[in-house]
Amino acid sequence: MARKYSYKYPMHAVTVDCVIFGLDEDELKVMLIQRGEKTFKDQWALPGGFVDPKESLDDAARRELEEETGIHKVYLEQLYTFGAVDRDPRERVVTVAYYALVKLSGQVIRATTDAADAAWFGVHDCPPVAFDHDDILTMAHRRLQGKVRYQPIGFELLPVKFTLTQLQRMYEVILEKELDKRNFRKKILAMDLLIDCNEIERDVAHRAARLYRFDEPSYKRLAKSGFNFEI
Amino acid sequence: MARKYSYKYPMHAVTVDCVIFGLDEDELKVMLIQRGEKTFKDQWALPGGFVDPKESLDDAARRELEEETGIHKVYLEQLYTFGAVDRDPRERVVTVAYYALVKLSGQVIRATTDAADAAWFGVHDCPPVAFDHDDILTMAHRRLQGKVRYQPIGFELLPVKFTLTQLQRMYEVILEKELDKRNFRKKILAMDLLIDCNEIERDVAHRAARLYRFDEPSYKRLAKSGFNFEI
DNA sequence: CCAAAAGTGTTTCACTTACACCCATGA
DNA sequence: TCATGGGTGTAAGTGAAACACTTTTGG
Repeated sequence: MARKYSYKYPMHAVTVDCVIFGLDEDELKVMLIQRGEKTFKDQWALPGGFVDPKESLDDAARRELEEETGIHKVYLEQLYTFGAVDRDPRERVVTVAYYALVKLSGQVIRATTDAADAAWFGVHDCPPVAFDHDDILTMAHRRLQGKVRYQPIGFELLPVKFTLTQLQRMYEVILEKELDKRNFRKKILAMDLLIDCNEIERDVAHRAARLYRFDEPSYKRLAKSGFNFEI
Repeated sequence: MARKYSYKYPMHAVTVDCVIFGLDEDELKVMLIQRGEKTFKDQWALPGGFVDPKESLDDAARRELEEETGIHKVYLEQLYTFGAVDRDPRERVVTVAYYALVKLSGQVIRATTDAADAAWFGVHDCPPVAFDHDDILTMAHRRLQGKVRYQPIGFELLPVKFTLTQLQRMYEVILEKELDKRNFRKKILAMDLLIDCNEIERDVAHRAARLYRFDEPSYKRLAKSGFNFEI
Protein backbone atom coordinates (compact mmCIF):
# COMPACT_ATOMS: atom_id res chain seq x y z
CA MET A 1 0.00 0.00 0.00
CA ALA A 2 1.41 3.36 -1.00
CA ARG A 3 2.24 5.71 1.85
CA LYS A 4 3.78 9.09 1.87
CA TYR A 5 3.53 11.74 4.55
CA SER A 6 3.22 14.91 2.58
CA TYR A 7 1.13 16.58 5.27
CA LYS A 8 1.93 18.91 8.11
CA TYR A 9 0.11 16.57 10.44
CA PRO A 10 -0.25 12.83 10.75
CA MET A 11 -3.25 11.76 8.70
CA HIS A 12 -5.78 9.04 9.38
CA ALA A 13 -8.26 6.97 7.51
CA VAL A 14 -11.68 7.72 9.01
CA THR A 15 -14.76 5.60 8.53
CA VAL A 16 -18.33 5.62 9.75
CA ASP A 17 -20.11 2.44 10.80
CA CYS A 18 -23.82 2.12 11.50
CA VAL A 19 -25.70 -0.14 13.82
CA ILE A 20 -29.19 -0.29 12.37
CA PHE A 21 -31.92 -1.41 14.74
CA GLY A 22 -35.28 -2.66 13.61
CA LEU A 23 -38.18 -4.15 15.50
CA ASP A 24 -39.57 -7.35 14.07
CA GLU A 25 -42.73 -8.04 16.03
CA ASP A 26 -41.11 -9.33 19.15
CA GLU A 27 -37.42 -9.27 18.51
CA LEU A 28 -34.91 -6.47 18.26
CA LYS A 29 -32.86 -6.88 15.12
CA VAL A 30 -29.76 -5.38 13.65
CA MET A 31 -28.78 -5.26 10.03
CA LEU A 32 -25.48 -6.65 8.93
CA ILE A 33 -23.94 -6.79 5.51
CA GLN A 34 -21.74 -9.42 4.04
CA ARG A 35 -18.53 -7.78 2.96
CA GLY A 36 -17.66 -7.76 -0.73
CA GLU A 37 -14.24 -6.19 -0.26
CA LYS A 38 -11.28 -8.43 0.13
CA THR A 39 -10.44 -7.69 3.74
CA PHE A 40 -12.78 -9.87 5.78
CA LYS A 41 -14.46 -10.90 2.52
CA ASP A 42 -17.77 -12.73 3.01
CA GLN A 43 -17.73 -11.98 6.73
CA TRP A 44 -20.67 -10.17 8.23
CA ALA A 45 -20.04 -6.61 9.34
CA LEU A 46 -21.72 -3.31 10.08
CA PRO A 47 -22.53 -1.21 7.05
CA GLY A 48 -20.12 1.66 6.77
CA GLY A 49 -17.29 3.12 4.80
CA PHE A 50 -14.75 5.85 4.41
CA VAL A 51 -15.57 9.45 5.12
CA ASP A 52 -15.00 11.86 2.31
CA PRO A 53 -13.08 15.01 3.25
CA LYS A 54 -15.87 17.13 1.80
CA GLU A 55 -18.73 15.72 3.85
CA SER A 56 -19.58 15.92 7.53
CA LEU A 57 -19.55 12.78 9.63
CA ASP A 58 -23.34 12.76 9.86
CA ASP A 59 -23.62 13.10 6.10
CA ALA A 60 -21.16 10.28 5.62
CA ALA A 61 -23.19 8.02 7.91
CA ARG A 62 -26.40 8.78 6.04
CA ARG A 63 -24.73 8.28 2.70
CA GLU A 64 -23.27 4.92 3.64
CA LEU A 65 -26.59 3.83 5.07
CA GLU A 66 -28.35 4.64 1.85
CA GLU A 67 -25.61 3.26 -0.40
CA GLU A 68 -25.22 -0.05 1.35
CA THR A 69 -28.75 -0.81 2.44
CA GLY A 70 -31.09 1.62 0.71
CA ILE A 71 -32.26 2.91 4.06
CA HIS A 72 -32.88 6.65 4.31
CA LYS A 73 -34.73 9.21 6.36
CA VAL A 74 -34.26 7.44 9.64
CA TYR A 75 -33.35 8.39 13.16
CA LEU A 76 -29.56 8.49 13.30
CA GLU A 77 -27.34 9.35 16.21
CA GLN A 78 -23.64 9.29 16.81
CA LEU A 79 -22.67 6.55 19.23
CA TYR A 80 -18.95 6.60 19.94
CA THR A 81 -15.64 6.81 18.14
CA PHE A 82 -13.47 3.73 18.15
CA GLY A 83 -9.79 4.39 17.82
CA ALA A 84 -7.72 1.46 19.01
CA VAL A 85 -4.54 1.39 16.97
CA ASP A 86 -4.97 -2.12 15.61
CA ARG A 87 -8.72 -2.35 15.24
CA ASP A 88 -8.26 -2.70 11.49
CA PRO A 89 -5.59 -5.23 10.46
CA ARG A 90 -4.71 -3.30 7.31
CA GLU A 91 -3.79 -0.01 8.85
CA ARG A 92 -4.87 2.47 11.45
CA VAL A 93 -8.49 3.40 10.88
CA VAL A 94 -10.57 5.54 13.21
CA THR A 95 -14.25 4.81 12.99
CA VAL A 96 -17.10 7.00 14.12
CA ALA A 97 -19.96 4.69 15.01
CA TYR A 98 -23.61 5.65 14.64
CA TYR A 99 -26.82 3.89 15.42
CA ALA A 100 -30.03 4.14 13.47
CA LEU A 101 -33.61 3.26 14.30
CA VAL A 102 -35.78 2.21 11.39
CA LYS A 103 -39.40 1.31 10.91
CA LEU A 104 -39.20 -2.20 9.55
CA SER A 105 -42.58 -1.93 7.93
CA GLY A 106 -42.06 -0.19 4.65
CA GLN A 107 -38.30 -0.25 4.46
CA VAL A 108 -36.88 -1.90 1.43
CA ILE A 109 -33.57 -3.40 2.32
CA ARG A 110 -31.13 -4.04 -0.43
CA ALA A 111 -27.50 -5.00 -0.63
CA THR A 112 -25.60 -2.70 -2.91
CA THR A 113 -22.12 -1.50 -3.89
CA ASP A 114 -19.60 -2.89 -1.44
CA ALA A 115 -22.03 -5.26 0.19
CA ALA A 116 -22.61 -8.74 -1.17
CA ASP A 117 -25.67 -9.26 0.97
CA ALA A 118 -27.63 -7.61 3.73
CA ALA A 119 -29.77 -9.26 6.37
CA TRP A 120 -31.42 -8.79 9.74
CA PHE A 121 -30.24 -10.69 12.79
CA GLY A 122 -31.59 -10.83 16.31
CA VAL A 123 -29.37 -8.77 18.59
CA HIS A 124 -28.60 -11.89 20.56
CA ASP A 125 -28.27 -14.00 17.49
CA CYS A 126 -25.61 -12.32 15.35
CA PRO A 127 -22.95 -14.24 13.45
CA PRO A 128 -19.30 -13.42 14.16
CA VAL A 129 -18.57 -9.96 12.82
CA ALA A 130 -15.47 -8.34 11.34
CA PHE A 131 -13.10 -5.89 13.04
CA ASP A 132 -14.22 -4.68 16.48
CA HIS A 133 -17.82 -4.53 15.30
CA ASP A 134 -18.90 -6.74 18.14
CA ASP A 135 -17.83 -4.03 20.61
CA ILE A 136 -19.75 -1.48 18.58
CA LEU A 137 -22.85 -3.66 18.54
CA THR A 138 -22.69 -4.17 22.28
CA MET A 139 -22.28 -0.49 23.00
CA ALA A 140 -25.07 0.44 20.63
CA HIS A 141 -27.44 -2.02 22.24
CA ARG A 142 -26.64 -0.71 25.70
CA ARG A 143 -27.06 2.87 24.56
CA LEU A 144 -30.43 2.10 23.07
CA GLN A 145 -31.57 0.38 26.26
CA GLY A 146 -30.47 3.37 28.28
CA LYS A 147 -31.77 6.10 26.06
CA VAL A 148 -35.14 4.64 25.22
CA ARG A 149 -36.20 5.03 28.84
CA TYR A 150 -35.81 8.76 29.07
CA GLN A 151 -36.15 9.94 25.48
CA PRO A 152 -39.09 9.09 23.24
CA ILE A 153 -36.94 7.60 20.48
CA GLY A 154 -38.62 4.22 20.57
CA PHE A 155 -41.38 5.52 18.33
CA GLU A 156 -38.85 5.53 15.50
CA LEU A 157 -39.02 1.74 15.51
CA LEU A 158 -42.80 1.60 15.17
CA PRO A 159 -45.12 2.48 12.31
CA VAL A 160 -46.50 6.01 12.47
CA LYS A 161 -49.79 4.64 13.79
CA PHE A 162 -49.48 2.00 16.45
CA THR A 163 -51.48 0.33 19.19
CA LEU A 164 -50.66 0.61 22.87
CA THR A 165 -49.84 -3.06 22.89
CA GLN A 166 -47.30 -2.57 20.12
CA LEU A 167 -45.79 0.29 22.06
CA GLN A 168 -45.57 -1.78 25.20
CA ARG A 169 -44.08 -4.73 23.30
CA MET A 170 -41.44 -2.41 21.89
CA TYR A 171 -40.33 -1.38 25.37
CA GLU A 172 -40.45 -4.93 26.62
CA VAL A 173 -38.34 -6.17 23.75
CA ILE A 174 -35.74 -3.42 24.09
CA LEU A 175 -35.56 -3.39 27.87
CA GLU A 176 -35.84 -7.17 28.05
CA LYS A 177 -38.33 -7.13 30.85
CA GLU A 178 -42.08 -7.41 31.16
CA LEU A 179 -44.24 -4.41 31.91
CA ASP A 180 -47.65 -4.32 33.52
CA LYS A 181 -50.31 -3.55 30.93
CA ARG A 182 -52.56 -1.36 33.05
CA ASN A 183 -49.73 0.60 34.61
CA PHE A 184 -48.05 1.09 31.27
CA ARG A 185 -51.19 2.47 29.66
CA LYS A 186 -51.93 4.72 32.60
CA LYS A 187 -48.45 6.15 32.53
CA ILE A 188 -48.03 6.67 28.82
CA LEU A 189 -51.48 8.17 28.37
CA ALA A 190 -50.99 10.48 31.34
CA MET A 191 -47.97 11.97 29.56
CA ASP A 192 -50.28 13.40 26.95
CA LEU A 193 -47.87 12.58 24.16
CA LEU A 194 -50.06 10.26 22.16
CA ILE A 195 -52.75 11.36 19.79
CA ASP A 196 -55.70 9.06 19.41
CA CYS A 197 -56.12 8.54 15.67
CA ASN A 198 -59.76 7.51 16.11
CA GLU A 199 -58.98 4.52 14.02
CA ILE A 200 -58.66 0.86 14.80
CA GLU A 201 -56.31 -1.74 13.45
CA ARG A 202 -57.51 -3.94 10.60
CA ASP A 203 -57.54 -7.62 9.81
CA VAL A 204 -57.00 -8.99 13.26
CA ALA A 205 -58.78 -12.07 14.53
CA HIS A 206 -59.88 -10.42 17.74
CA ARG A 207 -61.11 -7.11 19.05
CA ALA A 208 -59.32 -4.40 17.08
CA ALA A 209 -57.16 -1.98 19.07
CA ARG A 210 -57.18 1.81 18.87
CA LEU A 211 -54.38 3.40 16.90
CA TYR A 212 -52.29 6.22 18.30
CA ARG A 213 -49.48 8.36 16.99
CA PHE A 214 -46.69 10.16 18.77
CA ASP A 215 -47.29 13.89 19.19
CA GLU A 216 -43.81 15.23 18.55
CA PRO A 217 -44.61 18.97 18.61
CA SER A 218 -46.31 18.50 21.94
CA TYR A 219 -43.30 16.59 23.25
CA LYS A 220 -40.91 19.34 22.18
CA ARG A 221 -43.05 21.92 23.90
CA LEU A 222 -43.20 19.91 27.10
CA ALA A 223 -39.50 19.10 27.00
CA LYS A 224 -38.68 22.78 26.86
CA SER A 225 -40.67 23.50 29.96
CA GLY A 226 -38.82 20.88 31.94
CA PHE A 227 -40.97 17.81 31.39
CA ASN A 228 -39.08 14.56 31.75
CA PHE A 229 -40.13 11.61 29.67
CA GLU A 230 -39.51 8.37 31.50
CA ILE A 231 -40.68 4.80 31.12
CA MET B 1 0.46 23.53 2.66
CA ALA B 2 1.79 20.46 0.94
CA ARG B 3 -0.82 17.91 -0.08
CA LYS B 4 -0.57 14.71 -1.93
CA TYR B 5 -3.02 11.83 -1.94
CA SER B 6 -0.79 8.82 -1.99
CA TYR B 7 -3.30 6.75 -0.06
CA LYS B 8 -5.93 4.24 -1.07
CA TYR B 9 -8.44 6.18 0.98
CA PRO B 10 -9.12 9.82 1.71
CA MET B 11 -7.12 10.78 4.77
CA HIS B 12 -8.03 13.17 7.58
CA ALA B 13 -6.31 15.15 10.22
CA VAL B 14 -7.65 13.93 13.57
CA THR B 15 -7.32 15.79 16.84
CA VAL B 16 -8.46 15.29 20.39
CA ASP B 17 -9.78 18.17 22.50
CA CYS B 18 -10.45 18.07 26.22
CA VAL B 19 -12.96 19.89 28.33
CA ILE B 20 -11.45 19.86 31.79
CA PHE B 21 -13.86 20.48 34.65
CA GLY B 22 -12.80 21.53 38.10
CA LEU B 23 -14.78 22.55 41.15
CA ASP B 24 -13.66 25.74 42.83
CA GLU B 25 -15.64 25.92 46.05
CA ASP B 26 -18.90 27.05 44.57
CA GLU B 27 -18.30 27.38 40.91
CA LEU B 28 -17.82 24.86 38.15
CA LYS B 29 -14.76 25.79 36.12
CA VAL B 30 -13.22 24.72 32.86
CA MET B 31 -9.63 25.08 31.86
CA LEU B 32 -8.73 26.87 28.68
CA ILE B 33 -5.36 27.49 27.14
CA GLN B 34 -4.20 30.46 25.19
CA ARG B 35 -3.03 29.25 21.84
CA GLY B 36 0.62 29.69 20.94
CA GLU B 37 0.26 28.40 17.39
CA LYS B 38 -0.42 30.84 14.67
CA THR B 39 -3.96 29.81 13.79
CA PHE B 40 -6.17 31.55 16.34
CA LYS B 41 -2.98 32.74 18.09
CA ASP B 42 -3.61 34.21 21.54
CA GLN B 43 -7.22 33.09 21.47
CA TRP B 44 -8.48 30.88 24.23
CA ALA B 45 -9.23 27.29 23.28
CA LEU B 46 -9.61 23.79 24.63
CA PRO B 47 -6.38 21.95 25.22
CA GLY B 48 -5.86 19.35 22.54
CA GLY B 49 -3.81 18.37 19.57
CA PHE B 50 -3.21 15.95 16.77
CA VAL B 51 -3.56 12.23 17.24
CA ASP B 52 -0.53 10.18 16.39
CA PRO B 53 -1.20 7.15 14.18
CA LYS B 54 0.52 4.94 16.72
CA GLU B 55 -1.61 5.85 19.73
CA SER B 56 -5.22 5.19 20.60
CA LEU B 57 -7.63 8.10 20.90
CA ASP B 58 -7.78 7.74 24.68
CA ASP B 59 -4.00 7.74 24.88
CA ALA B 60 -3.84 10.83 22.72
CA ALA B 61 -6.30 12.64 24.98
CA ARG B 62 -4.31 11.78 28.09
CA ARG B 63 -1.05 12.75 26.43
CA GLU B 64 -2.36 16.13 25.32
CA LEU B 65 -3.82 16.76 28.74
CA GLU B 66 -0.49 16.10 30.39
CA GLU B 67 1.54 17.96 27.78
CA GLU B 68 -0.52 21.11 27.73
CA THR B 69 -1.62 21.40 31.32
CA GLY B 70 0.39 18.96 33.41
CA ILE B 71 -2.81 17.24 34.47
CA HIS B 72 -2.65 13.48 34.75
CA LYS B 73 -4.41 10.56 36.36
CA VAL B 74 -7.87 12.02 36.10
CA TYR B 75 -11.30 10.81 35.12
CA LEU B 76 -11.49 11.04 31.35
CA GLU B 77 -14.35 10.10 29.08
CA GLN B 78 -15.05 10.45 25.41
CA LEU B 79 -17.74 13.02 24.72
CA TYR B 80 -18.50 13.26 21.02
CA THR B 81 -16.77 13.54 17.69
CA PHE B 82 -17.12 16.80 15.83
CA GLY B 83 -16.78 16.55 12.11
CA ALA B 84 -18.30 19.54 10.36
CA VAL B 85 -16.35 20.12 7.18
CA ASP B 86 -15.33 23.68 7.92
CA ARG B 87 -14.90 23.58 11.67
CA ASP B 88 -11.21 24.33 11.21
CA PRO B 89 -10.49 27.20 8.79
CA ARG B 90 -7.18 25.68 7.70
CA GLU B 91 -8.43 22.36 6.47
CA ARG B 92 -10.75 19.54 7.32
CA VAL B 93 -10.01 18.34 10.83
CA VAL B 94 -12.08 15.78 12.70
CA THR B 95 -11.85 16.18 16.46
CA VAL B 96 -12.71 13.63 19.07
CA ALA B 97 -13.76 15.56 22.16
CA TYR B 98 -13.22 14.29 25.70
CA TYR B 99 -14.11 15.65 29.08
CA ALA B 100 -12.09 15.29 32.23
CA LEU B 101 -12.94 15.75 35.89
CA VAL B 102 -10.11 16.89 38.12
CA LYS B 103 -9.66 17.48 41.80
CA LEU B 104 -8.66 21.14 41.92
CA SER B 105 -6.97 20.72 45.25
CA GLY B 106 -3.54 19.33 44.53
CA GLN B 107 -3.42 19.77 40.80
CA VAL B 108 -0.57 21.86 39.52
CA ILE B 109 -1.67 23.57 36.38
CA ARG B 110 0.97 24.70 33.99
CA ALA B 111 1.02 26.02 30.47
CA THR B 112 3.46 24.11 28.33
CA THR B 113 4.50 23.37 24.76
CA ASP B 114 1.91 24.76 22.39
CA ALA B 115 0.08 26.72 25.04
CA ALA B 116 1.09 30.24 25.96
CA ASP B 117 -1.05 30.26 29.06
CA ALA B 118 -3.60 28.13 30.88
CA ALA B 119 -6.36 29.31 33.19
CA TRP B 120 -9.63 28.35 34.81
CA PHE B 121 -12.89 30.03 33.84
CA GLY B 122 -16.37 29.69 35.25
CA VAL B 123 -18.49 27.63 32.85
CA HIS B 124 -20.77 30.60 32.40
CA ASP B 125 -17.92 33.04 32.24
CA CYS B 126 -15.68 31.84 29.43
CA PRO B 127 -14.03 34.16 26.94
CA PRO B 128 -14.72 33.62 23.24
CA VAL B 129 -13.06 30.40 22.18
CA ALA B 130 -11.50 29.24 18.92
CA PHE B 131 -12.99 26.88 16.34
CA ASP B 132 -16.26 25.22 17.38
CA HIS B 133 -15.01 24.85 20.93
CA ASP B 134 -18.04 26.63 22.25
CA ASP B 135 -20.24 23.81 20.96
CA ILE B 136 -17.94 21.31 22.59
CA LEU B 137 -18.06 23.18 25.88
CA THR B 138 -21.83 23.31 25.80
CA MET B 139 -22.19 19.64 25.05
CA ALA B 140 -19.68 18.69 27.73
CA HIS B 141 -21.50 20.74 30.32
CA ARG B 142 -24.82 19.15 29.42
CA ARG B 143 -23.31 15.69 29.49
CA LEU B 144 -21.84 16.30 32.91
CA GLN B 145 -25.16 17.56 34.23
CA GLY B 146 -26.89 14.51 32.86
CA LYS B 147 -24.38 11.90 33.89
CA VAL B 148 -23.64 13.14 37.39
CA ARG B 149 -27.18 12.27 38.43
CA TYR B 150 -27.03 8.59 37.70
CA GLN B 151 -23.35 7.77 37.90
CA PRO B 152 -21.15 8.57 40.88
CA ILE B 153 -18.60 10.50 38.85
CA GLY B 154 -18.98 13.71 40.84
CA PHE B 155 -16.57 12.40 43.45
CA GLU B 156 -13.80 12.92 40.91
CA LEU B 157 -14.18 16.65 41.44
CA LEU B 158 -13.79 16.49 45.21
CA PRO B 159 -10.82 15.69 47.42
CA VAL B 160 -10.60 12.06 48.48
CA LYS B 161 -12.01 12.99 51.89
CA PHE B 162 -14.94 15.36 51.85
CA THR B 163 -17.80 16.54 54.01
CA LEU B 164 -21.44 15.95 53.20
CA THR B 165 -21.84 19.68 52.73
CA GLN B 166 -19.08 19.70 50.13
CA LEU B 167 -20.74 16.80 48.37
CA GLN B 168 -24.08 18.55 48.37
CA ARG B 169 -22.52 21.81 47.14
CA MET B 170 -20.92 19.90 44.30
CA TYR B 171 -24.28 18.62 43.11
CA GLU B 172 -25.89 22.00 43.56
CA VAL B 173 -23.19 23.71 41.54
CA ILE B 174 -23.31 21.19 38.71
CA LEU B 175 -27.06 20.79 38.56
CA GLU B 176 -27.62 24.48 39.19
CA LYS B 177 -30.38 23.94 41.68
CA GLU B 178 -30.62 23.82 45.43
CA LEU B 179 -31.04 20.57 47.28
CA ASP B 180 -32.60 20.00 50.67
CA LYS B 181 -29.92 19.25 53.25
CA ARG B 182 -31.79 16.67 55.28
CA ASN B 183 -33.17 14.82 52.28
CA PHE B 184 -29.80 14.84 50.57
CA ARG B 185 -28.03 13.36 53.58
CA LYS B 186 -30.71 10.76 54.13
CA LYS B 187 -30.55 9.66 50.52
CA ILE B 188 -26.80 9.58 50.03
CA LEU B 189 -26.13 7.83 53.34
CA ALA B 190 -28.84 5.28 52.65
CA MET B 191 -26.97 4.27 49.49
CA ASP B 192 -24.19 2.90 51.63
CA LEU B 193 -21.54 4.23 49.29
CA LEU B 194 -19.76 6.54 51.69
CA ILE B 195 -17.23 5.45 54.25
CA ASP B 196 -17.04 7.50 57.41
CA CYS B 197 -13.36 8.37 57.85
CA ASN B 198 -13.88 8.99 61.56
CA GLU B 199 -12.10 12.26 61.07
CA ILE B 200 -13.29 15.83 61.08
CA GLU B 201 -12.27 18.77 58.99
CA ARG B 202 -9.61 21.13 60.41
CA ASP B 203 -9.21 24.86 60.75
CA VAL B 204 -12.80 25.87 60.35
CA ALA B 205 -14.35 28.66 62.40
CA HIS B 206 -17.38 26.60 63.34
CA ARG B 207 -18.34 23.08 64.24
CA ALA B 208 -16.14 20.74 62.22
CA ALA B 209 -17.89 18.32 59.89
CA ARG B 210 -17.26 14.60 59.56
CA LEU B 211 -15.16 13.47 56.61
CA TYR B 212 -16.29 10.74 54.26
CA ARG B 213 -14.82 9.01 51.26
CA PHE B 214 -16.45 7.29 48.33
CA ASP B 215 -16.47 3.51 48.57
CA GLU B 216 -15.76 2.54 44.98
CA PRO B 217 -15.41 -1.24 45.44
CA SER B 218 -18.74 -1.25 47.19
CA TYR B 219 -20.30 0.75 44.39
CA LYS B 220 -18.99 -1.64 41.76
CA ARG B 221 -20.40 -4.57 43.67
CA LEU B 222 -23.78 -2.91 44.04
CA ALA B 223 -23.83 -1.78 40.40
CA LYS B 224 -23.33 -5.36 39.26
CA SER B 225 -26.30 -6.55 41.22
CA GLY B 226 -28.58 -4.00 39.62
CA PHE B 227 -28.31 -1.10 42.05
CA ASN B 228 -29.04 2.24 40.47
CA PHE B 229 -27.25 5.31 41.75
CA GLU B 230 -29.42 8.37 41.43
CA ILE B 231 -29.39 11.85 42.91
C1' DC C 1 -21.57 34.89 73.83
C1' DC C 2 -21.89 35.29 69.10
C1' DA C 3 -21.45 33.74 64.36
C1' DA C 4 -21.42 29.97 61.39
C1' DA C 5 -22.22 25.76 59.79
C1' DA C 6 -23.25 20.70 61.45
C1' DG C 7 -26.46 17.61 62.36
C1' DT C 8 -31.00 15.48 62.95
C1' DG C 9 -37.09 13.27 62.23
C1' DT C 10 -41.61 13.49 61.00
C1' DT C 11 -45.51 14.29 58.16
C1' DT C 12 -47.59 14.73 53.72
C1' DC C 13 -48.23 13.71 49.17
C1' DA C 14 -47.39 11.60 44.77
C1' DC C 15 -46.20 7.90 42.32
C1' DT C 16 -45.41 3.04 41.67
C1' DT C 17 -46.85 -1.52 42.07
C1' DA C 18 -49.77 -5.42 42.22
C1' DC C 19 -53.63 -7.46 40.68
C1' DA C 20 -58.43 -9.88 37.64
C1' DC C 21 -62.27 -9.49 34.97
C1' DC C 22 -65.42 -8.25 31.15
C1' DC C 23 -65.60 -6.79 26.20
C1' DA C 24 -65.39 -6.89 21.25
C1' DT C 25 -64.31 -9.28 17.18
C1' DG C 26 -63.45 -12.78 13.61
C1' DA C 27 -63.16 -17.50 12.71
C1' DT D 1 -69.43 -20.16 20.86
C1' DC D 2 -64.86 -19.98 21.34
C1' DA D 3 -60.29 -18.12 21.14
C1' DT D 4 -57.72 -14.02 21.23
C1' DG D 5 -56.18 -9.97 22.63
C1' DG D 6 -58.40 -5.07 24.09
C1' DG D 7 -59.53 -2.42 27.61
C1' DT D 8 -60.30 -0.83 32.44
C1' DG D 9 -59.87 0.75 38.40
C1' DT D 10 -58.56 0.35 43.12
C1' DA D 11 -55.90 -0.39 47.20
C1' DA D 12 -51.41 -0.77 49.44
C1' DG D 13 -46.86 0.47 49.74
C1' DT D 14 -42.81 3.07 48.83
C1' DG D 15 -40.15 6.94 48.08
C1' DA D 16 -39.88 12.13 47.49
C1' DA D 17 -40.56 16.60 49.33
C1' DA D 18 -41.33 19.99 52.71
C1' DC D 19 -39.95 21.82 56.80
C1' DA D 20 -37.00 24.21 61.83
C1' DC D 21 -34.51 23.75 65.66
C1' DT D 22 -30.50 22.26 68.61
C1' DT D 23 -25.48 21.38 68.75
C1' DT D 24 -20.70 22.28 68.32
C1' DT D 25 -16.79 25.04 67.68
C1' DG D 26 -13.63 29.02 67.10
C1' DG D 27 -13.11 33.74 67.51
